[in-house]
Amino acid sequence: MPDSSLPMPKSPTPDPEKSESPAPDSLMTIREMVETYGVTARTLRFYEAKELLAPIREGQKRLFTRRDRARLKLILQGKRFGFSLEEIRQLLDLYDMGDQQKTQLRATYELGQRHLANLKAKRDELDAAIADLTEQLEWGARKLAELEARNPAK
Amino acid sequence: MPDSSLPMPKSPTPDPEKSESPAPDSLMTIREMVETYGVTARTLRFYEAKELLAPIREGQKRLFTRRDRARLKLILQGKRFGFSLEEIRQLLDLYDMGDQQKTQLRATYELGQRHLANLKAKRDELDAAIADLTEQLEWGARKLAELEARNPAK
DNA sequence: CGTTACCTTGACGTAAACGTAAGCTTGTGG
DNA sequence: CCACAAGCTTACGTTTACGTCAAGGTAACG
Repeated sequence: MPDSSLPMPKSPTPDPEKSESPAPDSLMTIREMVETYGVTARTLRFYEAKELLAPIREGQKRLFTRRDRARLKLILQGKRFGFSLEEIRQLLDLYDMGDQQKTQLRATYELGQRHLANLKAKRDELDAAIADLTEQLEWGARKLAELEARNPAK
Repeated sequence: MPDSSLPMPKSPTPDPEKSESPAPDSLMTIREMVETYGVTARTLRFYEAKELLAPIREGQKRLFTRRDRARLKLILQGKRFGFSLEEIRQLLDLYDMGDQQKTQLRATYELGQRHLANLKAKRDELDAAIADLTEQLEWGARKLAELEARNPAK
């Protein structure tokens, strides 16, 4: 599978080997990942098995690249919005492609459009829910004040 | 594009008045619920078992009240945002209380506040995600145009 | 050289959220 | 009266997303 770098205009120069001082943190061990992102090692291995992440191997150990980290962030974000890992995988493929064929690109583009519409619909719903809850809480506040007046708190 | 207009009761009892039923369609059978909300009967029974719904019983059968329907809508909405049924149950309790004791009210009020903050945070995140994806898609559009210009295929 | 500390790959366990199949009740119509 | 549709309960199956051992590799430390 031909790798494709992210289209992001990355500024920092990738500093490969650098003795063994404080890592240029371009590569992270599983433990560092765990601590940085608050997930378990099991989770990271699971995501790799599901092909959501693709850490490189140094011998037997995994080393997570900056690309893995970007993807992990998107995964965690997606999960907070109720997307399944499978759905997230689709999204990742979108964020990812840098040099696909036109047809592929167009297909992915349209997938992205649908996802965007999805997200916007979700936001509208969320706005409505926020409005509802706010109203509900205002009602609660009034009721509280009422009770407070009628029966002065201890 | 779910939902259509009010589905006609296909049962052969279009009797406008029947005995002592002063309710219009304030009560719905499980089948009507299924058709109205696009959930399965199993799901409705499951939600009842989990105490998210509390349909009344006519003999053995369930009859869902307008309260049940309001709650179901909130449940489905909550699910779309990745809340667990248990979390949703908490939320329902909030939307629900009409005459609790002061202490209870205050506690619930604060729970509501936290949920509201939660929702707002979620919205911010969602806004950011939308911005990202939009940008990504714009990049895709440019890339498409580029390919189109360079190789004006079919 | 042994111990410790991580890391690895299975493999099985689990909680959530239903699906599905079996078998019992009930009302309604031909 | 009997069949049949609709509901009901009970209970086991399924999928998703990991948790939790078990058994073993490897590198560094003392």
